[in-house]
Amino acid sequence: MTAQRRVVAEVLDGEHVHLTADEVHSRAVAKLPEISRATVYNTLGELVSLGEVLEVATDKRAKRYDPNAHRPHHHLVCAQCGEIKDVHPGGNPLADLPDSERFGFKVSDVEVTYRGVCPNCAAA
Amino acid sequence: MTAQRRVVAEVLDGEHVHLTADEVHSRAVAKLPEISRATVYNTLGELVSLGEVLEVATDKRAKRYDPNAHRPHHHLVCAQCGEIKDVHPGGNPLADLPDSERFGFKVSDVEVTYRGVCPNCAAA
DNA sequence: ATCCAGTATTGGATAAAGTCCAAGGTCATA
DNA sequence: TATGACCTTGGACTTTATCCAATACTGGAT
Ligand SMILES: [Mn+2]
Ligand SMILES: [Mn+2]
Ligand SMILES: [Zn+2]
Ligand SMILES: [Zn+2]
Repeated sequence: MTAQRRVVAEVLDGEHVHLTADEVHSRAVAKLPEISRATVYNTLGELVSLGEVLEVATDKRAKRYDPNAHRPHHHLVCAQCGEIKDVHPGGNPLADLPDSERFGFKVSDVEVTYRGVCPNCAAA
Repeated sequence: MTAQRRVVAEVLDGEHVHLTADEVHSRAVAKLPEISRATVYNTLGELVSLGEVLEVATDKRAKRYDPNAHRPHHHLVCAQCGEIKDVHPGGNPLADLPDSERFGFKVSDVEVTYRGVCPNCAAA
C-alpha cells in the first residue's frame, strides 16, 4: 500500500460515487500533487481486478469507477447533467428473459440503466 | 439521398446488426471504395438524429449502431466474443423501480443488458 | 442542357480516453 | 549498504470520434 494507492482509494470513498479516471486523477492530485495518470489507471485496473471497484458505462464516453461493489445494484442516470444514482429495483430481470429469447446463451448477469431527468435539471 | 448514404443504409440492414462505425466503414468501402470515414460518421449521426438507428454501448469501447429502432428491445451480449442479440424480455422493468428509489427523477426509459456466453464460445 | 446555390463528401488535423513502456524510485530484507 | 521486487512516472502510442476547409456533387430553375 503506497501513498498513491491510498489516495485513489480515498477519492473513491462514498455513496453514489461514479467518477471517470480523469476525475479520479484530478481529485487525487489535490491530495498528492505528483500522482501520475498512469498510476491512477493502474490502480483503478487493480481495484477492478480485485472486485473492489466496478467499471460502469452509463454514458458513451469515459468509463466510470464505482466503489459500491459490495451490494449488487443498478443505475439511474440524468440524461441532461449525467448525475448517477445507485438504485435497487424490485423484481428479477434475469427471470424475465424467457428461454426462447436466450439464443442458447448461458446467461449469468444483467445490468439495468434507468434514464430520466434529475430534480435539479427539471427545475432549470 | 446520395450513393454514400445508400451504402451506409444497406450495410445497416438486417437483424441483430450492431456494428461499430469502423465496421460500417469497412463494409461500406467494399461496396463503394472511396467512401470516407467522415461521411460514415456523418451519416450515422444523421440516422441517429432521425431515430432510424440507435446507438448502443454494450461494450466499453466503440459505440455500436443498431438499425432495429422500430420496436423497443434489449440486448444479450456474449462476454467472450461480443456477439449481440436483440431480446424482448417479459415484464416491465420501469414498474420495478419504486418511488423510494427514484431520487425525485422523472424516469422515462430503461435499458437492460443481459450478459452470458454464446453457444459457440461455450463449445470452445 | 446548363448554371448555380446549397448540400454532401473528403482527407487531414485535432481531441479525448486509454494503454504501454523504459527508466528510475522506494522499500524491506539480508 | 547492497539487492531485488515492486511501484511510479512521463511520454509515446493507439483507438475512437469530431472538426474543418477545400472540393465535388445534386437537383431545381432557366
Ligand atoms: Mn453504482
Ligand atoms: Mn439491438
Ligand atoms: Zn440532471
Ligand atoms: Zn461468444
